[in-house]
Amino acid sequence: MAKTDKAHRPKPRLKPQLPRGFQDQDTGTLRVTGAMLETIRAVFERYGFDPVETPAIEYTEALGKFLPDQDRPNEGVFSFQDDDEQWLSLRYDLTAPLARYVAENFDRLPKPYRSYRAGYVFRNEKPGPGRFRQFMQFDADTVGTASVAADAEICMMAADVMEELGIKRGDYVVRVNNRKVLDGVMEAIGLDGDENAGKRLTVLRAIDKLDRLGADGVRLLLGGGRKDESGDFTKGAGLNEGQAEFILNVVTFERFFEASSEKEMDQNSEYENRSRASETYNAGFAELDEIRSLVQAAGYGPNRVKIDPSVVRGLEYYTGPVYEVELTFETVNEKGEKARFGSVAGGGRYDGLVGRFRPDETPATGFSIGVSRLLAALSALGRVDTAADLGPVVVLVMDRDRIADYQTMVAGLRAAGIRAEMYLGTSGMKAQMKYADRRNAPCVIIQGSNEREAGVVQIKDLIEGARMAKGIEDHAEWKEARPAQVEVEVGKLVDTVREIVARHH
RNA sequence: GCAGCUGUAGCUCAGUUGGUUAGAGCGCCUGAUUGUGGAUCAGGAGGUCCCCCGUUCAAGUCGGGGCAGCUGUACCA
Repeated sequence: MAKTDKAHRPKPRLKPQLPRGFQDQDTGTLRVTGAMLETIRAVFERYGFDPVETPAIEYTEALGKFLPDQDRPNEGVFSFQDDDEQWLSLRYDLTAPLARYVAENFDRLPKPYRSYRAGYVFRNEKPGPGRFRQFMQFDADTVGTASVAADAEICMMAADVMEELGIKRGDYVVRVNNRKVLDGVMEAIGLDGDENAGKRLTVLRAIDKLDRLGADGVRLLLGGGRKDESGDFTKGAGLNEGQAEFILNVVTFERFFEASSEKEMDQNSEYENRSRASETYNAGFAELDEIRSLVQAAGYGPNRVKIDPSVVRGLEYYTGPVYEVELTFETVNEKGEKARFGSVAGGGRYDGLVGRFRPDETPATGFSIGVSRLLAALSALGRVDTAADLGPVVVLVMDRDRIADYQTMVAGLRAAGIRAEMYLGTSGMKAQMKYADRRNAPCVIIQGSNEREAGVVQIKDLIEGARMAKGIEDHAEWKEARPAQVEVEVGKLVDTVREIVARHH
């Protein structure tokens, strides 16, 4: 066969290839994720939330702002038209679909309505490290109450989740702010009114970058604009120096968020006094103060839940308290650079979202955990058990015409609750041993004609065998020694295997 | 979207001023070992040098255009 004859190359093969931004979930990831989801679920249940799921696809208009336009129907959101021409979209979060669900089933749900759900969401945007176009969120919401007790509770629940996942107190913090506070601050410097809506948005975006760019970077973005290292220029909000300074002082005002009560605030602070002129600010601050006293009464100090006026979160639908869970520890990535995980969960109050479907407003608050990011963080902390799970016990096929015997052994093991399988390939014994090794089998069962005539089986403990092999250099010796291999009567097979499995569990 | 950098084997990468049949390590497969996973040794498979056009006797190497990836930035429900 002239393999160099490129003119007669075999048919072009389909390239097995994942679309970019998507990922397969291998066995190890799924097992670890499953354990993590179970931990989160248990905490949510304990707080009284019930599981409810909605589908991955909704009518586009039910999801909110992203009505596809003619030119770019899939900007940000995966969308397509149903056969009745209606636009459908893959959900990009779990909150908007929940709002739809509550509105659609409003009359038969108890209010306040409390539920949780985990599911994949989809975003059609540029993927990056740790950012995918399909990822899982774990979400909990309280719908139908305006009480900030609901917000306070979610903050405490978020803290509980982190600790039950093995993240130490101090390695995370739930940061809480109130959109009304930021709105009030902007009012105080004359940024109220519809004509300033665009500026307010730019200001919020700038504040959101505080942890990444620092105060100086944000100052530039509040003013004329900022040029980054690549030379790319970002237009600023166009505030004057006094306005920019005012905002920066509020969002970085340590005493504001370190104070344990309103009374401890510095009432003579220029910024505080000027902000107090705004009713929105006062209302927002009062809510924050109430959240603060609620969580503190429950024993959650600022080392777990802390007020932080620089928290912004989403710009789209939050109306009151907003919160996010930040991981505060640093790790070193593969390249040896310092890396911080940042926000792994977030949420807030969205009083207008359900109301889009109903005549009245329905206040609601909730939050979502970014499951994959959190998993990456836990791995970095060494809080995930990365050891591969034990595979099935593998019964080797020594004589192809005795398959019924092997299948019987497998059935016996399975009946005893032991994961087991007969080798289903066609290769020889050596390959079967390799197979069992790669499956991480605790042991293999060997019965050739010799053993069958004697009414026995060989049981080889692969894990113990690998351990013993480390001391053996010579292959002939290694073969001869048959490390960790025992011969037992067929009747003792299940009991012996059970012992081996228990030993390695 | 914008900017910078990078595209050579499954993976990580070499590849000289342009020069014959494009290499290494790891991984994979086979054998030494007819019934034993490791280690060792020997052998093997695997390439559209991202794509197209151009320059040249000659292009993985030079030029132009495209595409893809990475990083930063913008957007982020």
